[in-house]
Amino acid sequence: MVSAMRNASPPTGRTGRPRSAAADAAILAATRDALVELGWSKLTMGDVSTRAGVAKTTLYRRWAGKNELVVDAVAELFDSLELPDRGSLEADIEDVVLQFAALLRRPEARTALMAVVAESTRDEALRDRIRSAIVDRQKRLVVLGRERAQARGELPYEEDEELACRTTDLIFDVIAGTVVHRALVSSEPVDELWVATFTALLMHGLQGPAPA
Amino acid sequence: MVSAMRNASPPTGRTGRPRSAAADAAILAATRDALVELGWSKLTMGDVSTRAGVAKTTLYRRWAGKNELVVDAVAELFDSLELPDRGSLEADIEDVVLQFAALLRRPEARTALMAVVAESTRDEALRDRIRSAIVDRQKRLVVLGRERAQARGELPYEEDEELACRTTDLIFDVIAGTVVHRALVSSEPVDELWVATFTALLMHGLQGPAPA
DNA sequence: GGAGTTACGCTACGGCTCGTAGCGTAAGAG
DNA sequence: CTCTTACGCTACGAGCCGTAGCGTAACTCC
Repeated sequence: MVSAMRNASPPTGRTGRPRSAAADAAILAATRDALVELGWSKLTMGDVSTRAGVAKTTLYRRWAGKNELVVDAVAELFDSLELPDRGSLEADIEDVVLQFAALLRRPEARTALMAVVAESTRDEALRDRIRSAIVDRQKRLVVLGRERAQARGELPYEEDEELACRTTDLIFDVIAGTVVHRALVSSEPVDELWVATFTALLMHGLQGPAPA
Repeated sequence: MVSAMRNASPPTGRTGRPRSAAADAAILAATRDALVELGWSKLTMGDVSTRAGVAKTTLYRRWAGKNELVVDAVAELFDSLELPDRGSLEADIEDVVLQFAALLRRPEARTALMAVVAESTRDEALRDRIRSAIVDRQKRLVVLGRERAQARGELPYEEDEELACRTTDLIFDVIAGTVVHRALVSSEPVDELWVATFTALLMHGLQGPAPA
């Protein structure tokens, strides 16, 4: 869960009436519902508060605005991504790509992810929030998959710490970026045939020698 | 230029006062300026009309709304992408990736591209507009690069028409998607070192045998 | 040169959303 | 029981939206 990265301010004081956790859940769920029905541009704070059965002021007490609210609402969706050990690097990649594609088929995820990234181009704080709430969460899967592949002997161990880190970042961007682009920009289906083709290309790329 | 895909309706009749081409240019330029200064969410039609020195009603006579206007305003930026023949497939790829990265460093391109894609997830017409105005324009470069590589003997000629088309689409999504993801989601620099590493990975991937 | 047609600028408008302020009440901590 | 904080509700000025209506400007065809 995401409760570690709180939205605004339970200042650290512990006296007084505590914030309603139920309200938090209701708001985030209502936000996702509203995203499905209205999309990003037509989603309003007032509408969300009505759906959640909370006062509009309560929303503003916890989130600075639409951007922050939606990031948190969507971040939870990425918790569902997992990396079951399917025995080979190729199978692991195909599995996680298909999971990611399924996630991007959900309208609230499609809409919100792109919209929030768009806003983050002008908002440093939002960028950080996306990194910790979404990017890092996905990147863990890449790290895990890589370790497994190394344990299996499919990929070489990398001495240089910093180079290994760059490689991980590269693979992550290739996988996530390609799938997102295919699904949302090109608007083409991410089906099993495509995934197999893409994975094959990626596998050959990874077999190649380490670059300078 | 983009004049082929007109915005709204010069119905086909030829009598009466013609639309001001200067106004068109001024509006699109003003839109880009406003995107740089305000970003997507704070950009308003009224503000654009003021900057362009036209009446707000003129904007609505030509574009249905913010989405359509911004697509056209940004599409022009993609005209600058070219594919000079640098002698090898690897060099060609590196060149176009660096160009694309430079384009994505422009704030109006960063912001608008993602925002428009986000809106397009709920708008079929907008999706088509993006495909014809932006996607197809980039994909031509991939087709051209592939043909050159085949002429050089770097890539095999593909008998199957349909498979060749799928491969082209895949390469396009890998290149564009990865670069966009690196630049906008991961928020890491697309520098020459990274481009070289990425290109090396892609080259090895392309050397592999054609998939089933 | 006049008639017909279309684009433009300007003004004004109802409707909606925003984000905040103020108040009285509810819910835990000590 | 008191203190502190969260909550619900109402009301508000401000800003933007998208459209309608009008008079004027530009261009074509007769």
